[in-house]
Amino acid sequence: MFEHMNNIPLLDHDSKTPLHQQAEDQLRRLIRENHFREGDPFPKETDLARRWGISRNTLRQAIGSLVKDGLLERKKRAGTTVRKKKITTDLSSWLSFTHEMEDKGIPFKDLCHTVELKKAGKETARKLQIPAGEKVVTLERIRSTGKNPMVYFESFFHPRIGLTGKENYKRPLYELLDEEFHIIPVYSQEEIRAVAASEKIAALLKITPGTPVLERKRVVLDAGRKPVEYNICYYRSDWFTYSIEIKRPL
Amino acid sequence: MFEHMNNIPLLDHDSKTPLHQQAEDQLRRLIRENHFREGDPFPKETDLARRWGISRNTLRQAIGSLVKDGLLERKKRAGTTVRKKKITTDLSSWLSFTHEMEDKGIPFKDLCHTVELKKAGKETARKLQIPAGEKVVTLERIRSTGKNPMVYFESFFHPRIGLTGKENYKRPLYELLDEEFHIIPVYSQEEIRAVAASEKIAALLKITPGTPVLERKRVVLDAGRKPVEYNICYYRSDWFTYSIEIKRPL
DNA sequence: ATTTTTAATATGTTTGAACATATGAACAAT
DNA sequence: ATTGTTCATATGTTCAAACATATTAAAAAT
Repeated sequence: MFEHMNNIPLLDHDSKTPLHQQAEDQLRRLIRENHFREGDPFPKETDLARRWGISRNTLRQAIGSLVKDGLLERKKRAGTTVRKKKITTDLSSWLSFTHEMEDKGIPFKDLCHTVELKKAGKETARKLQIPAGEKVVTLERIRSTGKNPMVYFESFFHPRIGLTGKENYKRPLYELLDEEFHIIPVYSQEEIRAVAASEKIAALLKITPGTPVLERKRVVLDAGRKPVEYNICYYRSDWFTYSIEIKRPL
Repeated sequence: MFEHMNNIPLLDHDSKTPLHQQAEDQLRRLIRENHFREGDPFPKETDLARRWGISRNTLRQAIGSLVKDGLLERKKRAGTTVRKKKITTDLSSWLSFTHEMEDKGIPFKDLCHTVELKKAGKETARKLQIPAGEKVVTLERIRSTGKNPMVYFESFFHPRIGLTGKENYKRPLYELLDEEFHIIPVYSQEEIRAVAASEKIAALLKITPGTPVLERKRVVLDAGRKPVEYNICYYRSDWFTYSIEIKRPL
């Protein structure tokens, strides 16, 4: 696409934001907007550095960050390319309810599914680290196996991602975020409690109020520990066990 | 600890592995082995670079990587410090209830504490991958904050570890396993449900039967995925929230 | 005593330059 | 045809040097 890469936007050398940051942002955008066919070679470091009027070192700082985030791949002689194999497969057993259920061979479907633009409440704002009242794309879902509702959840997405609310939320969520927005979740901070089902939750899950349900609140972060999603989730515990495997890092 | 940091090992300038890589490895090791008290300042970049005979740039490359991985924190004037909140990295706050509570500044004590040699039940045997009926060291505990029981749990230890039942189980468990038996837990497979407190559990936790409690069953595995411990655990959810941070495996 | 100013300092940014290294491709030898 | 050699090239490593910037702590002014 950028055979003559005169189309690549320039950087603002007078801006207060560092050049390597600008370069990184630009590259992220270019990749996100699919200006590089995946697997396609990037412009050479020397060329791109010259184009942007920055040193090769500075550019490498930017590229290095994207490589660490798994967006790019570098090969010695071959050059730098956009990573083909998305991480989505990895995510399956990690964050995705869809894959989680599929792995267990349990068919399920959405009983209810709404996407809205809501003002962030206090808790949501705090968890996403945004001002309270800011509009966030909110996804609400009830999922079931057979005809029994199994889980109710509400997700709030950080504005910086750029979700419009018009995306196809039927597909696995983290596949969407990865492929369309190049957002790759890395951390998940989870708070889990057993609570008695409130009137509202009980109605949604078609159980009697007071029944124990599993409440999970989680904040999903990217590699830079920037919040991606805040998610509140109630599982019917009579049908569902929350299973995770944790590996000690290092 | 490293007031005169002549104790920090040098780098091998003749090695084929890049210096920034060596530096990164060294730093990882030093952090892992707790040579820096958490929150403690790192040596200054200039000093450490001089000590290792590398340029500040090269050192920064190494540090930058650790920062991206969330092990270090950098502040402009203040210097670089080891991240305090290391839920994922630190073993203590990873599996240990003791440290978990201490980190939150909540004092607690054992209300009840028994160690026995029991025959493994069917479930326990399956999880520990041993024949049912084999004798296993079993630890039973009720722990509380103030006078309210908070958690009841039962732990079964794999026979190969060689526990006699006479060890000092008052100290943090994984400290004991590590130091005395060189068992290092690496994986934790957890199954979490919300259940209504049974008569037995309710009595132990001094709550009314039927109250929602958090049930966690977990199998702890070592690096070779051999079972170390099977643990069943009931938390009073009105007092306790189960918090974890999960990091995506590479 | 409190606020303001100033200076010191550790990290942050950026450059240009030099050399190392892996690898694909062209070429040569078997 | 297969193997080996050479060469060009894009990324990889490392350095020294300079200046920017945020923040703490000391000094000065109120």
